[in-house]
Amino acid sequence: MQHLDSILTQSAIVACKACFDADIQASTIQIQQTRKEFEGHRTLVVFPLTRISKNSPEETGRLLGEWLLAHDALVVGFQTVKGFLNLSISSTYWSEQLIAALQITHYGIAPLNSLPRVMVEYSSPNTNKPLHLGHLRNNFLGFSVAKILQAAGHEVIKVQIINDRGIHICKSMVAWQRFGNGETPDSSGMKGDKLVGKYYVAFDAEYKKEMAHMMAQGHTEDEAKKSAPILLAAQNLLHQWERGDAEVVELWKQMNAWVYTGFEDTYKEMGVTFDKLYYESDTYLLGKAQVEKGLDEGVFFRKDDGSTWIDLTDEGLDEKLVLRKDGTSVYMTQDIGTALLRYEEFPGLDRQIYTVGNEQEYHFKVLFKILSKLGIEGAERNSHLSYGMVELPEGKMKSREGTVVDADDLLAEMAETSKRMASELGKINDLSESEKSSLFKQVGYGALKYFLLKVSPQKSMMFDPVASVDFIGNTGPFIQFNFVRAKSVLRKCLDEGIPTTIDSVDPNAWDESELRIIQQTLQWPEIVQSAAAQYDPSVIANHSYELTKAYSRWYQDHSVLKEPNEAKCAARIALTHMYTRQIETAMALLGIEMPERM
RNA sequence: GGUCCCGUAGCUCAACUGGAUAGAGCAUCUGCCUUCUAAGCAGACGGUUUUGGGUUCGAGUCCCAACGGGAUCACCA
Repeated sequence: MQHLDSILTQSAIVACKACFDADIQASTIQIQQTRKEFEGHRTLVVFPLTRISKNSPEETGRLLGEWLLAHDALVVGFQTVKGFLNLSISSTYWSEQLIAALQITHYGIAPLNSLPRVMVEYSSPNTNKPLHLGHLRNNFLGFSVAKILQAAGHEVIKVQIINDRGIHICKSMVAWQRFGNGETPDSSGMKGDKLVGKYYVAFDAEYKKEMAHMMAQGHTEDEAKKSAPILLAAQNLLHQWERGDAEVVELWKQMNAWVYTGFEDTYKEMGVTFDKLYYESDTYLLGKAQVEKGLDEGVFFRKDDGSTWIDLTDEGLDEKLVLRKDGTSVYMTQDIGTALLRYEEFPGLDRQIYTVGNEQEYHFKVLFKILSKLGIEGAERNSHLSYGMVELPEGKMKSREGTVVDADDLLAEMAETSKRMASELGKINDLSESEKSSLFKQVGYGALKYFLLKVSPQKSMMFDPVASVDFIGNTGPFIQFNFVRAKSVLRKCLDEGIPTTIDSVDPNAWDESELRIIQQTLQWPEIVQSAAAQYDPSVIANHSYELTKAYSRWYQDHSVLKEPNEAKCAARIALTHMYTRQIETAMALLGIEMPERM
């Protein structure tokens, strides 16, 4: 479409010279898609040209339209409505463009690694409890953005940093020591992350009990909060861990290992992957050295109490702590260390994209500033892919109140719903059990992924577990369903010996609705670029839905197999082919698999 | 209180980055399966784009103010 619009723009410039004897900039020519209620394909907005034409918008449009019709072979008709010049483009052009696009194996996908290397971080869970709905949005978003950037031509490295150390895991450890009786995933048959999460909950219950007990004995709430015995025990474990106490480290390793096994299962179900894993326990000390170095260079300063800070008041931010007075590192210190390590390990890294909830916006603003001050070239190009919270009808998810939607449970429910709907429809009874099971996941997970990705990231979104995720309307399964129908048409063509590879189409074989669909599919390369530039999978989702809706409407009254006119039949096959290929590519960028039947 | 994000149909979301009569889905109602998969299609209903100013040929979109919701401003992560 850029190609077409730049040709039209050049023509319009010449037309302005011819009609109004005026030299104009290309930027004053605005071309957009013609709205569907009007005749035509591309629309030239003539309002900005009325100064030059010294004429009414309608008359200006009419004059330009006449000229273009006479001098530009692409333009086969025009209509002016108010200040809009609607141009009809020749069906020969659309036809040729479609065939050309079909001949490119990966239409709209840039050559692999033709753009700079970027890193996308997502997931990055704590290891004390299982993944939940919020992680699903995070993972689907990060994974999809990574795919999209790759499609746009970037070399992409997918990473996460696993928060494997700290007080949270020590809480699970201390509870397991006290109440666990040596329970393991094997002995209990419980998924590893769920088991560790169970002890995190057990810790909290005991903690509350002890607090209540202390308060009953006359301590203030604050005292109880800070000095409940089980909390002190957890803190003690953390100190022992930091000193490298063999027994504690051993338990820590074991419980984390359980969690990782559990997480791996969940990631596998989600269909997300990583190129490299970072562990906080490996990187949390790295930042300290950098801070010391930066202290010498005057980037940081030390307060009288021994704590280390950075002053960002000139940047409109605050002072920010980077080392505690006891010299231990904080979250920021770790992120500085991890970031610098990544730049070192991946030379030429253009930027990092951190998929993290919007509650950490300030943190990343500060982090990027610090990295810049530490002399990282291009640190400002780093980006916080910030997304809104997933809220439940009753408000935010609270682990303490048990309102957390567990990732494994939700995935299982989605597959179950998909199964129930499929069996009601009864269209796939001849599939084998394993084919069915993978189909239910494709559709169920597809519904969930689409549901979470069709909303632009920055918006917080509502998730109602009862109403749950739809399978009809603007949904993943709707798109899958139309894909399946289209594939079925192509299969039947082959069955009847009709070739589905189309090398040329008679331009007269198209009707107007088909030209519109072709036009839609030709926007694809720009859709990919736009989604990549904005880090926004919803751009892909919306295009996929719009295209599918148009296809579905068209499918209703355009038969392929029963079309007697050979040229029309071939044209429809070409269109169907284009649709299936593009939609499969698009859904893959969202991490959604497409079934052959459903 | 400072900073940032959000506010569009009863509900969930769009709107090509300043363009035409603001569009979809869900819900409700009405039609369409001896026709390539009805998880579909067509139609009806539904709006002062939170409010008030401003910028200009033109504002849901940009600017200012107010109101409402969320986040953040930790020696937590």
